Amino acid sequence: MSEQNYSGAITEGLLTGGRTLRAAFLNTAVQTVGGGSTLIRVDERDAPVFLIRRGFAYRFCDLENGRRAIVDILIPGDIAGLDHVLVARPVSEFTAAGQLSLNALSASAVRTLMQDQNISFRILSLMAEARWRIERLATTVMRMEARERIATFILGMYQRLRRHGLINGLSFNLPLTQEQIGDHLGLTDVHVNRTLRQLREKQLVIIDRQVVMIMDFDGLRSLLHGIAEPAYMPSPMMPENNTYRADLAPGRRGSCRKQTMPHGVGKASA
Amino acid sequence: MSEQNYSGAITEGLLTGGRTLRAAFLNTAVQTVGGGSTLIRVDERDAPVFLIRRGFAYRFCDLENGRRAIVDILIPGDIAGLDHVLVARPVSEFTAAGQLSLNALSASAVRTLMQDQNISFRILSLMAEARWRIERLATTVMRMEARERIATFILGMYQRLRRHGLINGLSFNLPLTQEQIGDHLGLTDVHVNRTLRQLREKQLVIIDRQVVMIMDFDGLRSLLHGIAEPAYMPSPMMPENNTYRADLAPGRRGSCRKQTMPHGVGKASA
DNA sequence: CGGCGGATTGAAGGGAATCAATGCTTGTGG
DNA sequence: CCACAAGCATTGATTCCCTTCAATCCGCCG
Repeated sequence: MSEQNYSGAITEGLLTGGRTLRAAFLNTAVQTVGGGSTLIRVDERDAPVFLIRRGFAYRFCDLENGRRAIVDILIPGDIAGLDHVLVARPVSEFTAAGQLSLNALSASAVRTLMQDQNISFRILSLMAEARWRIERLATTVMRMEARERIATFILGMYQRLRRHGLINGLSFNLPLTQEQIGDHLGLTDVHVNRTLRQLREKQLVIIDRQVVMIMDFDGLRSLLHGIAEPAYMPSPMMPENNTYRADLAPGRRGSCRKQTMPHGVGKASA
Repeated sequence: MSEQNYSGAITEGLLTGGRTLRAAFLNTAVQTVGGGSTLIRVDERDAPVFLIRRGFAYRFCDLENGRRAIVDILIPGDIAGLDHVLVARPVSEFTAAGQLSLNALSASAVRTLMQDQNISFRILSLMAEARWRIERLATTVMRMEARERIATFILGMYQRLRRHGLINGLSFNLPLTQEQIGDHLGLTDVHVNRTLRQLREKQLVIIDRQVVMIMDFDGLRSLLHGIAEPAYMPSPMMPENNTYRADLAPGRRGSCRKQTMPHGVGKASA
């Protein structure tokens, strides 16, 4: 997390630019959309830019063979749609995964803000970070197996949520179905399910009904083959007081789904 | 290729910024490095930014399990290392695929240039384009089979080289080994070889000793499942007079490698 | 000529997809 | 209040694409 990983000369500028950019977003009215809503369509002209305040969204690309690839997942504090600040036509769609709160700015408003060089730097660094994310995803999908892909995904999401100040412990909400996880990792929903069972039986991580519980952090990390999280600058896009948290909602109703445990553990303890 | 795909208000600025940026690079001495040279190391501090003038380079990520993923391929006119204009520590390495000519600028020099907002826009658009490339790669690797991945790769490279004004016909040099192609597409070199044979037997494309010959453009395109090339702005990073071409070198020495043709065709015509 | 990197091909094995059926939860309407 | 439907999760059986392992071949170079 050391800021040494940013060019020292502009660390301060990046922070300042981030704060100014956030202020511009917070100056707009908060919108709320329901799960499954499409935020940005591919053929939309002059699509706006969004700051996610609460909830998750994802960007995907549909193929003509009926398959889908989720190429990026956005969490609170992320900005969606920076591509078409310059490119008029969005290259892929955005969809809300669950309910979403957000602030919107027009692309031209963002371009105007970029007259402030600190904001320009900040936006470029956000693009670089998003690019790094998708490069890591491509690497894992290209060269790792299902178990390792899921471990990389879970730990990456964990670290990202932490960096945004959204969680403290080892559990968090992940409002994605197994099918969406598969679309993000290049797997079928069936195989995601089987692999999650493996990880559960190995006591590495439990994902039950969109709740992730990391049981063995180091065990998961050992599946990553050295794929590291670069120490990016803490996101300044979230308010200092962590109003919007992704921690486990208190008093989650309903009991745990019946699930296979390592040889007889579940039965023995019952 | 319509500029309608860029926000009209800044089309001119993007072109101007590109020209200014190119001029700054061309103002430096041309360097030449041999094939296999490492341009940027991961732990290098203040790595420079390169404009590729001649030859190909690629960026890769090595995993601890011995596997490698090539996440981007750079062609003449591309700029390598824009990430660490802001992030001090590069996130992956650059290597020359074959001999390479290039101009270098320090990261701080590029930051200074970014005081010109047109250059800022241009660099952001280059980042967006690189991000789009890796997103398309991730999509194909996630959701397409070997034959389709290779078709997407070949056509994408073809269109990119054309956009840079480096080729006119349907043949071009591709200075990558089959192993490198596999590392880029998430396949083994063995399977790349087999798949290339398939494509050759179907008369779609012939790749022999780093020379690509597209035999059936539409046939290849039908393998893409709708993955399209967004109409990005023509690269202004190459001189108007196409000094550096990637067309087939005239008078290529040596005969064609013996290769399997569709059922008996080779033998019949021999 | 021998060595070497890259390309080629065969045989065997494995990981994931596909096909198909069932169970669990939640929300809806009678 | 319960039946019912829809969406999601779970699991088994089978198939297939790709990997792995291994051997050979080709062209190039010292």
